[in-house]
Amino acid sequence: MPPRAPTGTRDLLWPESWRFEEAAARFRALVEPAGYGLIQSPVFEYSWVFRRGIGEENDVVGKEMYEFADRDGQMLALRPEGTASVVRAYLQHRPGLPWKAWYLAPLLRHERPQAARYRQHHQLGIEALGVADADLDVEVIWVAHAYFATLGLADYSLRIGSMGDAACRPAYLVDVRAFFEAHRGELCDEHRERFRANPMRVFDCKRPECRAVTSAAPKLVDHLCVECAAHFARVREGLGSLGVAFEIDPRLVRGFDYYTRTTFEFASGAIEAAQNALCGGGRYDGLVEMLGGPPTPGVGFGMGIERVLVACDGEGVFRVDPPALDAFVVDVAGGDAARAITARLRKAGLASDRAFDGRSMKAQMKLADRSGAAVALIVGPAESAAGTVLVRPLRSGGDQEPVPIAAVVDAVRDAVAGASGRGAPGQSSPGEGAPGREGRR
RNA sequence: GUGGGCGUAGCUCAGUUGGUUAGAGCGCCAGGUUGUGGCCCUGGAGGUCGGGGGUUCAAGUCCCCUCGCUCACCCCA
Repeated sequence: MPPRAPTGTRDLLWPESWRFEEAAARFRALVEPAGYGLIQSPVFEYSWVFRRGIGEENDVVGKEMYEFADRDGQMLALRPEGTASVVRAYLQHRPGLPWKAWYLAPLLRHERPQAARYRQHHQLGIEALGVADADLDVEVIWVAHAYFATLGLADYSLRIGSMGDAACRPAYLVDVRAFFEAHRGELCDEHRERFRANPMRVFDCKRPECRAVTSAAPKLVDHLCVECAAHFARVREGLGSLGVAFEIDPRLVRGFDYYTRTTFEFASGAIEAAQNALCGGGRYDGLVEMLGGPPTPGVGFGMGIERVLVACDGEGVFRVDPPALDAFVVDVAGGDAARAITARLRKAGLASDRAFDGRSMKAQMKLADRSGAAVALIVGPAESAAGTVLVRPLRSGGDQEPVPIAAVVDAVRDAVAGASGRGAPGQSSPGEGAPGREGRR
């Protein structure tokens, strides 16, 4: 048996890896001009950073976190989610507020893998600290929405809710607990006792018993304090004014303890698998304090790149291919020319590759063809003696022509310009792959 | 952590009631084309049939265990 990547992880090979990077590049192109700066933080933290932020009761901390003592006995954990790390970095460096950051980070959780779920996945995210204004909630949600639009996604829905805050949630929790207590017998086996620890979980349960009970239960969105209700209203108005469609979901319960007020989730309708959440986020006005800082509001989201790409496949959009090579050098006259010419082309900024090992011309031409290059540059004994190169178009009709070595760069540029007149490589073109679909090897 | 499905060449898969040297297509390499790719033709390389144990004269085919993949639950992106 050949070696394998660990369970739940995978290798992304070219050209899929290019598409992944391109998706990230588009996110960056959207978010940086909106005032978000990239933050790179470590893939592991002291365990308490996540334990305090996410909550000990949560499965992500309780049974999914990769946690270990290092050689010095420090308890460390591989990052299972993005927000806590960013907030820890904020507290360490204290950049001026408001602080808006974006990230692309691998996240690790020891889950049982299934369709669109991995032990290592990657999230694009933004976090904004120091602003309580509901308009920032709107901006954050809008960013995710706008990003989907740049990819061409259309089949998705946005649900929003509110978790209240310290002023209204505790009183509400007393009410629901009492309600569930009264209807305890009607809850499913799992939640008959568990509702005491975390009553909000019951709203998330998919079993019909629980759903029947929760549909009649008091809803947090109906019991918000004046401030939270006003905040929630303003978020709804803001989204409406930007034309972002949403629905209010009183059952929307985000799993992490740090959420307050606004919560939201985007789900795709184009993912066949059970896991169709593309992006989840919300406001976390208490998190900075939980990690030992001063009261500081925050909002953000995390978006799973793998799932976004599955959604793109489902909708048949964002079908991008890496740019093809410009030239491939075929040398059957010893190899000196191949070395010199590829160097010359690359110095001039032309994408080029060549064959090695002194293979036959037929073999080299095959490689040239597979490389997707616009032209093959052929050097045989005759060309070598004459100081010329045969420029042979590969993707379009046209005859091959001898060109003096000094003019090779210009000749390739001309050939490439002629060949790419009908749509440059790397563009999104639904239904049809760009030239060079096979990619480089 | 729980449950279902599946593991035969690099890839996608055949393989009859267990029966001789395990096949195909694609891909790869070489030749047909003594200097030219994509099409076609010919040939070649490549397999501990996931691994271990058992039943049997005989196991890719049956039984057990194990590992892995996959889908779903829990939870999450």
